[in-house]
Amino acid sequence: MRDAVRILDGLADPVRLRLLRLLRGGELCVCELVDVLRLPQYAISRHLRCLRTLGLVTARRDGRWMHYRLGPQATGRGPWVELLAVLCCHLDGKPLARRDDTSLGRRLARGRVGRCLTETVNRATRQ
Amino acid sequence: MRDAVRILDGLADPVRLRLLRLLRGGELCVCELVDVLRLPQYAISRHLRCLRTLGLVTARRDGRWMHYRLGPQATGRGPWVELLAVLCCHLDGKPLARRDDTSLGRRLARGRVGRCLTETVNRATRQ
DNA sequence: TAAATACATGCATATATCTGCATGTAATGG
DNA sequence: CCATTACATGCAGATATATGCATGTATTTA
Repeated sequence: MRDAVRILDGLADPVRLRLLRLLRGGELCVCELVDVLRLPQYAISRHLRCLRTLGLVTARRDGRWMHYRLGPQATGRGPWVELLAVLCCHLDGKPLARRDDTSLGRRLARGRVGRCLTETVNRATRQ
Repeated sequence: MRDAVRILDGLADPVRLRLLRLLRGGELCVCELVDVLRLPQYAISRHLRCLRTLGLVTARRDGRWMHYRLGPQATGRGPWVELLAVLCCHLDGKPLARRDDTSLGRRLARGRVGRCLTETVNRATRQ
């Protein structure tokens, strides 16, 4: 019961939903997610931490990059996998989701693990 | 997106999950739910209100009783129906859910729409 | 019509969560 | 080394949500 509530509460956030949806396409690093969601880096980091404590994502360090991917609770056969499938199936049609997808496509086309310039984005979002 | 977040946030509460699970068995009035969950009447009322604004339950007045049942968002074919199915399938095995079920069974066996004595329960939960 | 029952809600307080800022750490590169 | 890049987090203020108490309304019953 508590676990269900914790998972649901973790999913009850637009940023975290968008993050999970993007990660369904495969591993991504924080700066890529910052670029796609156009939110301050610290916000992304925090939401990822939230998802990580729930086991919905896991992180892998690679030099100065942290690559996030779907975690044990979001892969395989558990109830939260099904739940996420239903959710994403519902979200895939929404405008924001589509924008995220194309935005990610552009970002990945610009080269994987290129210059992220997180600070620039941070400054940009401040205005 | 917003709608998904609102639904998820509405579901992210143990009391509301228990309420929805119980209502899957059919229409119930507030005093029955109070008896089963053993929580103050005002708490049940408030949680039901929350679920009602989300369309997850609807209410029907019958004399001084309010009968609640699953609402449009929780019946038929929408994504939240599937979501709820996954959730309840996960919860059905849990001890608390089982206790709720047997507790409801006893309550219904004691006669439908009998004396509810909500105030007595209220006073009891205060101590 | 007065009491009792079923249910809802206003209000104040407590508690949690978000948000932004700054700064911290760690790794890389000049 | 020193600067830069990538990422994480402590802190404070704002915002939202829960909780408990009291009381409100509506309906029925004595």
